[in-house]
Amino acid sequence: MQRTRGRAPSGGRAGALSQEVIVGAAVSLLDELGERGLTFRLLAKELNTGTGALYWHVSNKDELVDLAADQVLGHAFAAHPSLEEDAASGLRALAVAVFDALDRHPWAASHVSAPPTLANALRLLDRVGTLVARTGLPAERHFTVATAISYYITGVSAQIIAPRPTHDATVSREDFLARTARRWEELDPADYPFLTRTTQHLRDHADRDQFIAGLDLLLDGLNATAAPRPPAGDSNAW
Amino acid sequence: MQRTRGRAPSGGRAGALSQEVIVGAAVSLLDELGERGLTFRLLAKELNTGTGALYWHVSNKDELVDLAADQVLGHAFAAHPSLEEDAASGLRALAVAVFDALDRHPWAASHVSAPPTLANALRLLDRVGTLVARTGLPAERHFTVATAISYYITGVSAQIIAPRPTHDATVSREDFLARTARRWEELDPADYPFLTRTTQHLRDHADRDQFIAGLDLLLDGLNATAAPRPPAGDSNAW
DNA sequence: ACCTGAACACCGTTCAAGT
DNA sequence: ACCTGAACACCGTTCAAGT
Repeated sequence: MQRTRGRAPSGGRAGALSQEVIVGAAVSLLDELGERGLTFRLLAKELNTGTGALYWHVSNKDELVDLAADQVLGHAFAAHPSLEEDAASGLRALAVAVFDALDRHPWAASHVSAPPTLANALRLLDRVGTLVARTGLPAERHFTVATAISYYITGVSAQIIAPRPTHDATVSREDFLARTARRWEELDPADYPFLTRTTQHLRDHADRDQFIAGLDLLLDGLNATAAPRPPAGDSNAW
Repeated sequence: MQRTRGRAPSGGRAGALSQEVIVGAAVSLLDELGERGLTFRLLAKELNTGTGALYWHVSNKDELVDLAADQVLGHAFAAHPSLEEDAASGLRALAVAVFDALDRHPWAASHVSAPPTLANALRLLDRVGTLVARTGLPAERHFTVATAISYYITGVSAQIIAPRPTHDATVSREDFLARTARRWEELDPADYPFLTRTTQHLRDHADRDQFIAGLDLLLDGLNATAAPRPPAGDSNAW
């Protein structure tokens, strides 16, 4: 359960074990084989050690996978240097960078949980908060709004990206959508009036665009409420 | 992998196995022991059968847990008869009913995935869509908006509700939040300028309210865009 | 302080056999 | 058609022993 923080004190041999090395190797295995495929035995072999050695640096498999997911989340910041001017476009860019990072490592999406405790999940909320703070919003709303946005980013990404047939990469995402659309068509219109009417939309519906559309809705909401709010209680009228 | 649809043909003994009975028992075990605690051996003993019998009705543990989660999602509709008039308040009520249902069965939240394929997940999207259709929104936007809202509902719920220490129910949610707040206080303000400034908000932050606040933001966004949209491209200005 | 690897206590899943 | 239960092929995790 101990962690090796920072570099090893002395030179040590090149392949010296550390939490970072282990997590990095775990990410590769996770990418290749999925969560089920990642095994302490396999990981140990990959790193030329025994399984026991891994437990010196990581408390258990849950922690290992969480750390791996947080490392993946970190990729988003590399891609997105954060120096946008405009708050709205900065938030959009950040959100999309996170979506894309998770999309490249589908197993990771469901392991980012809230409120954040690991380094990069914290960083995400912090950046979102910093951008929100540049807005015209009153300071008391910053936290709530920042949280809502960052939960949307990770939560909806996870929904969309979550590995389908838990292990079976033979079915492409498009096949999956097409098959789902076909199933929707067979539903009873009495039970599912909306879906049976709308199944066409699922076919030419791109996940990533859907993610962005929802995000824009959220940001529009922000925009709308940035102006002084109506008396609480009679929120939405339509 | 075969399923028993509907009731058994003849009377049969009271405890006759069926997919529904199995899934129901799985929900109880899941509630008590969490996902790790649910075991085919244990479930079989609970139902007075052998493990092999279970596999006649359910293809594997993944399917079993997915079905159990969908059953939990179904609770939300029982609590929410759907006959609201106003689209906005109907959506709010539906969303909160889903959140509360998942909150009572935390293991379920992360197993509702998108796009929906199981009965109650489909029902959720359908109801959301039906409510959205009552709005002033142009018909081409119904699908996208309905999807955004229902992904928000299940995705953000999952984020917030996801079982913390995967198995350890000894730590209450409040303890967890308090502990997290304390950890945020110790962060380096240089790395996390927003969070270290705002840690107080986490302490008195109620998950459920947070969920609703984000939802309202989304609905406000809807409201704002229900009016004719500005020329595409210059969406948010602030 | 860190690594080794055998051993323990499980699990999901399959399958030949029954009714 | 549906159920039984032993058996297979794993796993995560621990721990006494080493360096």
